[in-house]
Amino acid sequence: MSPTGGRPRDPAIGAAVLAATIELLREDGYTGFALEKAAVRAGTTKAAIRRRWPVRQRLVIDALASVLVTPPTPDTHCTRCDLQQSVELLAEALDTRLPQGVLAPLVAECAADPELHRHLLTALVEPSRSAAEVAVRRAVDRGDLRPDTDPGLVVDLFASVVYQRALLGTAPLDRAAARRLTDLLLRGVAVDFDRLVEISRLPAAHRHPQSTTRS
Amino acid sequence: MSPTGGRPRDPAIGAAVLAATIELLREDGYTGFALEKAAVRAGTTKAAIRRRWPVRQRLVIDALASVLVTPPTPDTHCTRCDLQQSVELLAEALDTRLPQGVLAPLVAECAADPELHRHLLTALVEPSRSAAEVAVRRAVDRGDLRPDTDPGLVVDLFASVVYQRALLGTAPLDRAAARRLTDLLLRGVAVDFDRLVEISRLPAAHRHPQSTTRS
Amino acid sequence: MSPTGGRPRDPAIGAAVLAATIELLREDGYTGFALEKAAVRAGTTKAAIRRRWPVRQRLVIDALASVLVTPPTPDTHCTRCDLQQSVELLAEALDTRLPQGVLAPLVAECAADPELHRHLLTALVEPSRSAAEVAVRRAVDRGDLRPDTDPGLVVDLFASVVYQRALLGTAPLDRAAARRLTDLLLRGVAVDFDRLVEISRLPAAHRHPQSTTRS
Amino acid sequence: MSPTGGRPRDPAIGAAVLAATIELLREDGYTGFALEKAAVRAGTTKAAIRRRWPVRQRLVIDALASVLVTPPTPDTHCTRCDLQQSVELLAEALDTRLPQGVLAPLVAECAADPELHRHLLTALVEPSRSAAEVAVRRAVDRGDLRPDTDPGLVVDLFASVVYQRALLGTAPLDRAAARRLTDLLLRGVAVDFDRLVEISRLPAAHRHPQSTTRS
DNA sequence: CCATAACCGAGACGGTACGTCGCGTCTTGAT
DNA sequence: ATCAAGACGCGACGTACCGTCTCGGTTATGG
Repeated sequence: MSPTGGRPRDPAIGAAVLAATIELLREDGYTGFALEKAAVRAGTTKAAIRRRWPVRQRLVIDALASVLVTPPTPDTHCTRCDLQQSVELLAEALDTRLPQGVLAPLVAECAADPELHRHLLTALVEPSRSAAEVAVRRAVDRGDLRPDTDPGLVVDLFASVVYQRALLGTAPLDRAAARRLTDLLLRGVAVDFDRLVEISRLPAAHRHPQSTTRS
Repeated sequence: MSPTGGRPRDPAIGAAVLAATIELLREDGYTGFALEKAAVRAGTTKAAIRRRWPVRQRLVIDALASVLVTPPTPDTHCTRCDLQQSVELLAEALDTRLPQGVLAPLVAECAADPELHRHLLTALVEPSRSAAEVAVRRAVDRGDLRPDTDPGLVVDLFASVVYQRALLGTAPLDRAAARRLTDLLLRGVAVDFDRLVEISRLPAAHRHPQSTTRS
Repeated sequence: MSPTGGRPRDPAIGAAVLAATIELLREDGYTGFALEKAAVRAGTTKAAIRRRWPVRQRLVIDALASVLVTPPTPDTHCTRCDLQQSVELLAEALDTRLPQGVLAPLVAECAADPELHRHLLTALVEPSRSAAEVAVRRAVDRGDLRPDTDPGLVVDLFASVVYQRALLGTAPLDRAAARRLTDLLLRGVAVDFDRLVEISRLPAAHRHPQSTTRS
Repeated sequence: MSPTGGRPRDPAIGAAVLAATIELLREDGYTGFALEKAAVRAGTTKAAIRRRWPVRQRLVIDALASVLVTPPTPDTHCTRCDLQQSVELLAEALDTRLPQGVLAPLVAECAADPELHRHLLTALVEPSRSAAEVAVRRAVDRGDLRPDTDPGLVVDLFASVVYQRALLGTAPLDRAAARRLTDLLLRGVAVDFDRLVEISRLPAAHRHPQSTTRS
């Protein structure tokens, strides 16, 4: 697998290319990103880049991964605070550290190739979720969240809201929005959940508009 | 603004181009989409297309809008069912009707131009959300959801989870997943929400691991 | 065949490209010739060149043809002079007007494609031969050369000697060499041609070393 | 000059490279010939080839020389036959043994470097001419050709016509063509050579169209 | 009624990036 | 010192779209 003979690769080149890639993504966006520019900026050539990343998407993924580090959510013994901060950290990682408008087209392009898609998930998505997932799991263990809580689903909700906000360009999740989101997930929106479940099990004919209001 | 004299546009061309665009997006994805191919497929020329859509992104937006119709969620007098179905309909619209992997890069490219971005939101995003928003608002009016519920936030959660699932290629939100999502939002995950709020208002020093477990 | 619609080609571009091609061939030789350099020098782009000459060899052929003009050999009523001058004019055309070392690789590359090869012959070779062929034919008509003379063969000899000199880099056929060549062809080298023919018809056994010297 | 110590060169490599070079030239032509392919075909590496032939043209020259052997023209005591056969042998050597369309671009590329050019002449051109030159000289000695005959010039004519035929793709000099060429050179084309010389020495004014026909 | 004006088809124009390939050089580790 | 292996900077290749433009011809309405 690993080449026995031959001139070894210059490790400086790989690093320079990653750095140049990030810079260019930040300047020109994803579609404006050109391999040739990256080569020039990194002081090397297209061929040298292709040797390391035969597929351009891999290069972009690795470049993003090199700047996307999500610090672990600190344990404050306050579930509400922990979860709020998890959302904020996630939002900060995606909105601030990553170049704008890169993740979306990248993911779309990777959708076709399964291997590429897997690499993207493991290199970019999973790490950014893990901090939040740890916090949720901690809250469950602490007894603050119901024992049947699916941490993955909760983090999905955190992550996807953050993602969509960034994607659709609405205001980037501030502290107040993070609180509203967290509280909504903690508390739920139903006035009486059990009653709603009960109704949903009735045959359709027995449901009446007024019946939903408890007598 | 509108031309007074001159030869009127052939209305068939516009429709043919939209249809060809959808086909090509489905076949080649967003980056593989070429204006010239669309012209050939529609039996016309680049120039004729450009006269109608000077900016390519507008063409793609309009083409997507022409196939993205979200039917209104029917009122079954069962809030739980209604919300579930809203999620499912949303998922179905985004996953099935739209070509895969087109929306994401499109949004990313539109992010720069505010006008383009606004058009995209109003032409694509808003319509697909409105059905769900109506259902949520109905449930609030019915008294099933707490009166302080923010319908927009709830729909955001529905929409973003649908979007992320579709985008990241996780399983495309089947019926069971829709139920789990709905129930989670209705019921919340906290064992005792008020207590968590209380704790979060204490100074950090007074929080202890054991204190979160109610005596 | 001829395009009915469309923006007409800028004729200046074609001319500029031919001129640039000649210049570059003169500077860098055939193998050093690059389409991209020609585009830059002509103030245009590769694509514009390819529209006119999809095959690079065609471009080179046409460029050479644009500078290779062999003036008709003037009639001096002196066969010996005419032929000498034909050779000299031919040599001058090939050695002086054409860039050095271009014709040879060009011909070699065209050998594979019959159509290309035909174009090369008609565009470059035939014109340069015709002047000499006219002169030879005139000499036959005048009665100075034997009536059974094959003008094509004679011109072949002229042309090929000129070509080989240019090719192999031996001194470029000066006036004296042209005279020697012409006289050799006019006079022949045999002491007694008829006798040599006679001998060649004998059975091999009857030929003796001494027998060739006339008694 | 010659290395004293170190690992000795594997003599098999040189031979394998020459053979591979000939094969590839025959398959891909001169411009299609790539050093890397030759290395692979010969079961070795570029570096090993470069050690032996630092300049690629040298490799091609040596490869061609390894297959270009012109057997001596046998002495049949028939000048006409000998010369004919010289031409045929020459044609056969150049047309059959050498890969097509290689010599021309090679010569063109070598034209720049004098040393390279000299090597090419001595390694390829001279040997193929020598057999014919011996035959011509023999005919002079035998008294069949005029004593003032320049053997080099005669061979030049033979060789160049062969070369041009092969190069320009006209029929590859069959037996009949060889005879016509030989006879033309032996006999000349002038009806009365001495008279043509006489005329050429007159002032231009004294030449008249009718004067060339002897009364 | 016919001129104006916008349409349509066709296609050339200058750009720019793509991915591939070969060059000639250099750097390893091992024989 | 040679060998196999392969990275390196360089630069040209041919392909494909982009967005713009220039045509000749067509089709409506408004002076």
